[in-house]
Amino acid sequence: MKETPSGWPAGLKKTKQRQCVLSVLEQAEKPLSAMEIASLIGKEDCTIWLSTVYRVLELFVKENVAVKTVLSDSEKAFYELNRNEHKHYAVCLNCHKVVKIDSCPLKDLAPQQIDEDFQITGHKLEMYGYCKDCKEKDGAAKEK
Amino acid sequence: MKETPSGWPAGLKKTKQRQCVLSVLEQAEKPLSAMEIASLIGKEDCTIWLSTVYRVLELFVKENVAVKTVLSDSEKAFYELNRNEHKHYAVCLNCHKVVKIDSCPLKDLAPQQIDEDFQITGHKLEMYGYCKDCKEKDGAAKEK
DNA sequence: CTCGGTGCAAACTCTTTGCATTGAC
DNA sequence: GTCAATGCAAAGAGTTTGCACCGAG
Repeated sequence: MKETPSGWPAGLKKTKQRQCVLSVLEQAEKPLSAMEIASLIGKEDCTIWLSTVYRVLELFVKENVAVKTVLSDSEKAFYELNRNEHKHYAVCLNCHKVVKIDSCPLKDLAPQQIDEDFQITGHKLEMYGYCKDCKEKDGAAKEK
Repeated sequence: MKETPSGWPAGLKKTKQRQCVLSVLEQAEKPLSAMEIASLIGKEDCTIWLSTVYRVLELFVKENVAVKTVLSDSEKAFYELNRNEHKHYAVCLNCHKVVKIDSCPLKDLAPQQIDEDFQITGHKLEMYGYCKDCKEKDGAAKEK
């Protein structure tokens, strides 16, 4: 992600809407859906149409400013800032909470070894299980 | 997955549509979308409505007969038979081909070690990169 | 001034739901 | 015969597209 000295991604026209999206992503502590982004922006001074959010996000992803994730839990996409961290998520099977995992169990792995016929450039790992809260409540409500 | 001696999942009413879905899943070499399943069935003797496919698949997933996967590439869901194998997929970033990976780089890992506050029960790993064909053609058409 | 970005509406895809009929047991 | 499963229609969520107007450079 190339940035101008001012912190704005290079080569992108600076509009109010784009600044809003970027600002929301910067403040986010978890991946956000397009709709969440739009409503968070709505709370600020600026309004934005959902289609614009999608267009801005598409641009950000193409420019490597943001990263798109689809958690297997639901079919909708989540977006977060590309902080160039290598990290993964754990998803609670009960309450669908998303927990960040900082260490990557694959970090020592030379990815290219996995398959001769396939050149691996990246990976995505999701863990499933039960978060602290749901673990304590145990099996309750698993049948939602 | 509990089965009757005849190979039919126990406790499920045996209808033509369900047998068709199961048959298609058994013959599949890759995860199929609901629509693919429906059209494959259409080629056989039996017709099935898309909503029925979804209902059958939902049932199969609940009964652990099938497994639902959402590849990050697209937002739609794919289904495959639960063969109780532990495997992952590699997705080609160019042609979106899905390649099965038999070895799991996490197999030696004790999953519970990852986070004290989160009880891991499973994981999903997706690899990204370029398949043999697209690797040879190199960067061409990456800008699709 | 120019051309890309945005507001807005409408279309589109995938999935779910409601209800009457059908068919498995 | 009973009740769950299915056909069918229609709704719903998330996302994309088309077009005219607006505003950043």
